[in-house]
Amino acid sequence: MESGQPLQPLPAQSQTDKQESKAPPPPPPHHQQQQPPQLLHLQVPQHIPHSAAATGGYHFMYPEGVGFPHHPIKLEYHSPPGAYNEVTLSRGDENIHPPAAFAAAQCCRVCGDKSSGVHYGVITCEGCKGFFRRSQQTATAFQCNQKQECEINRTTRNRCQYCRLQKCLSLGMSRDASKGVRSPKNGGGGGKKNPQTVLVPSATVRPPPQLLTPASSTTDGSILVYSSSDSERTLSNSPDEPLLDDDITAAVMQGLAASEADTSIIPALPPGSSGTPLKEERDTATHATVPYRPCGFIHEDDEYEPYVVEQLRARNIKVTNELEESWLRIRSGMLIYGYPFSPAMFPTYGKSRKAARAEYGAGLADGYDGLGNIQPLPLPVEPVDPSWTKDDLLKHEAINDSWLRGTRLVMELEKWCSETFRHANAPNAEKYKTMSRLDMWGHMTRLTCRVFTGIIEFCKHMRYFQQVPQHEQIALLKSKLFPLLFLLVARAIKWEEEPFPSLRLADESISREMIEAVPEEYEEGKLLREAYNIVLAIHACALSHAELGLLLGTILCDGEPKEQASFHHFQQWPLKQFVYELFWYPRGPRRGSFKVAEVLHNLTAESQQDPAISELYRELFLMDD
DNA sequence: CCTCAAGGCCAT
DNA sequence: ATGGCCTTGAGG
Ligand SMILES: [Zn+2]
Ligand SMILES: [Zn+2]
Repeated sequence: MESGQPLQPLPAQSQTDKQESKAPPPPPPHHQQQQPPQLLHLQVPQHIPHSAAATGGYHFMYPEGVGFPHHPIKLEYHSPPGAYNEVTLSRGDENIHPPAAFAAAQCCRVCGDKSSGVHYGVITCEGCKGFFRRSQQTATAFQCNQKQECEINRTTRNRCQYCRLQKCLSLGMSRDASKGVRSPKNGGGGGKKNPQTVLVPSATVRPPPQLLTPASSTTDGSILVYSSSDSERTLSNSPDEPLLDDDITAAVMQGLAASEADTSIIPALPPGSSGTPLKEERDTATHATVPYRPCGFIHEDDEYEPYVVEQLRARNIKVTNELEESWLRIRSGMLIYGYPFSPAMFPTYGKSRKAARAEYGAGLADGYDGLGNIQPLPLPVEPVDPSWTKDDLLKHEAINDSWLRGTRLVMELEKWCSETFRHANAPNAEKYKTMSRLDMWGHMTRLTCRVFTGIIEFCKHMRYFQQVPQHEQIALLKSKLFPLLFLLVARAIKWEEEPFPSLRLADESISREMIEAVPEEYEEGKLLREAYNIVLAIHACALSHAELGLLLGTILCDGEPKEQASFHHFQQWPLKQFVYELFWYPRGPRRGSFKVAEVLHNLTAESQQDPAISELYRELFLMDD
């Protein structure tokens, strides 16, 4: 299979970006914020200052002893080697709220009412939960007076029982969903499948999964409306396609196309206006509805990926192992990135979760997408394919390694976000509007530095990274930090919270108000808008944890493409090419010659003398080799 | 202990 | 019949 056609040059979509946080009030004025006091030079902080934790800050650290082995850290800038061996996962010190809490905050998939959690396998409200339970308890045959396509929403849900139940079923509600998904009781016997028994005759066909499809700015208001139109997604149902590679690739390509199509995510500020033009529309705008949240907010442990489940069912592929779906997706993801899949890479491949846990422990076996089962391979890696070069092997190992770590990093970010959301207040638009340009920029740098610290730590623990000469390490970091940042931040979008996507970083969220408060004429204004587009585009790719972790690794491990030739070499890797294009080969009408790295350099240079600007920024974007 | 979902209860 | 709220029990 080909991994998709070459991407079209991204149309420039400049829009807004946002970034900022909002929750807890800005850190006390004590000092200026002790963000990462250390730099690359000084190396990443060996331990996070407690004061930071006290302010609610969350720091990315690696779980202690869980999961992955700690390699001896060879990377050291100015400090003792063993310094990072003892990193432990500071669980926010107080409360880490499980991602499961997300489900309760979402809307009922059936009627859109406020949900109270997952019921019968689907996020539903109390009403729909009870309705479905009753329907299963008493086998009553409903019937529809209309065309069997009644709309089901909060107010109409009681107008037609038939259609309501139909919708429940089509969304996958089943009586023993929780048991079926979790533990395959089929201990010894044959491939007993937990029959997802449903007490209803008519077979129901599940609708195809839907990708985020920005309803491009339309006449009405050009608001960001993510509609889910079935027609967007076409799936070939050829029976002889056990793998999902083509579908996933197609999904990715579609996500990219969707992001391209959207050329005016946020309207420009009216001349002379300092307000938020969308303020009014926000109240009336249609809330984004994302049937399938690929970014993992509703995933937990080895829960099936909804998308994969759909694909499998569409093909009548039976899954006998609860982990099988995860593997299929991982396998597909690898193909997308151009790396062959080898079961040898994953010691727990094909094993049940229970067996995996028995063998490797809960810490390793648990995890999203089954990624907890991945173990880095020792070097040298045996070639999976005879044609592999040594470089292939090294990168293969590196990516495998980063996959695990990258996934953890993403998970950390999401946990951190979930914690942040709890205390989130409304964006303080007024504050942003009155901030000086320098204050605003300083604020933004401090926020991003939080994540940078986590990324740097992540990189330093990668074996591949450790094997690169020090000066190259710094160069790698300098060129990859922002791409990695955006990849991570793309996961932090809360689509359903507001009519408009909003990023959450650090203690606050990056609100549209803030972005809009920064004039586009400023370089940072352009940067913010650009970043916002990039993040949305990446988000539209619908990456799973596995895919994102893999992408993190490939981005980090690849040198910056300097020549067009190498650029073309990546054409069969749609996502990678996509990222490269965003950062290094900006093309398209609006994008022009905009380059993230250049802007950062200029901005940092301009504000060099100001103490409010993080040292890390100076370190990263000012020093030239 | 904790979380979470299933199912019961009962005023509407 | 509905759905908000509670208890129950499994799992951790
Ligand atoms: Zn509902
Ligand atoms: Zn009907």
